[in-house]
Amino acid sequence: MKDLPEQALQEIAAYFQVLSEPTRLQILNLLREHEKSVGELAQLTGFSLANVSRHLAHMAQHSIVVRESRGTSVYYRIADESIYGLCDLVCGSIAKRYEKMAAERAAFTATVS
Amino acid sequence: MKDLPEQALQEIAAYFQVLSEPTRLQILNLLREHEKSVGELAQLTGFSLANVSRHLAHMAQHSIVVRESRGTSVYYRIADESIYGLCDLVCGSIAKRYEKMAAERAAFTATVS
DNA sequence: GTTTTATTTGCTTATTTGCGTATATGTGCA
DNA sequence: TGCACATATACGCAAATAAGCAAATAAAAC
Repeated sequence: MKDLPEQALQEIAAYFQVLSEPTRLQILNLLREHEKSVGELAQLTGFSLANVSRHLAHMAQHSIVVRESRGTSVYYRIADESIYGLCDLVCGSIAKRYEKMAAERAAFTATVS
Repeated sequence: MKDLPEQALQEIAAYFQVLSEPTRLQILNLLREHEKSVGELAQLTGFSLANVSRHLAHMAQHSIVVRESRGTSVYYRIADESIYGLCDLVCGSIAKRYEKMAAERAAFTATVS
């Protein structure tokens, strides 16, 4: 884990890149409980079918979701629950940043008054 | 954590976006132990000064690194160690994917032979 | 087989992003 | 003040990316 080869860095970066889109995160969020079809997801998010389909394909390519064609529909589900752990960590970092900002502002207003 | 507002999704996505670049990941990796100056990082990575500076500024803006101007140099260090936890999680996911691929290939060759 | 429904893909456009180059800012020191 | 060194920023270009629209494919029902 110390001296990561170039290829490993690229893979990790690519993985993060998949998660760097609000649309995709929203889709992932909707997949927390059950699997859902492309159409359901499009309707729930308000995005176009084509758009949602592409995002799902993108995520499936990185094994973040799993595709299963069943009957006349295609259902996607989370491939690895640990994704939500990632998101939680990030949320924590962002929250920490906000706390720090709030504290600084409080210190500032205290100085001024 | 269920019904995330649009703005939260955008912030999380932006955070992941910062981590979605091999160059930035490499810089982060070099900051594991000590803080380092922009010049040191440029030399260690082989990237141009301007480039490294830009990436560091980008990461500082998201509180992933902390900037400290000291003397004639500027030193950057990790703001939050939990970043490496994120990377480890991603590495785990990627490793899992490889394992699965290897298993599938083994099953396939077994079927053929 | 044809029709219907669900999903995917090609093509185009607008936006974003990373990098190189050149220039600016800033800091310490003679 | 003026010089030298370390960083940061502005501008322009090329590549990547996301979304809209229309056409293509796949599968089930008739």
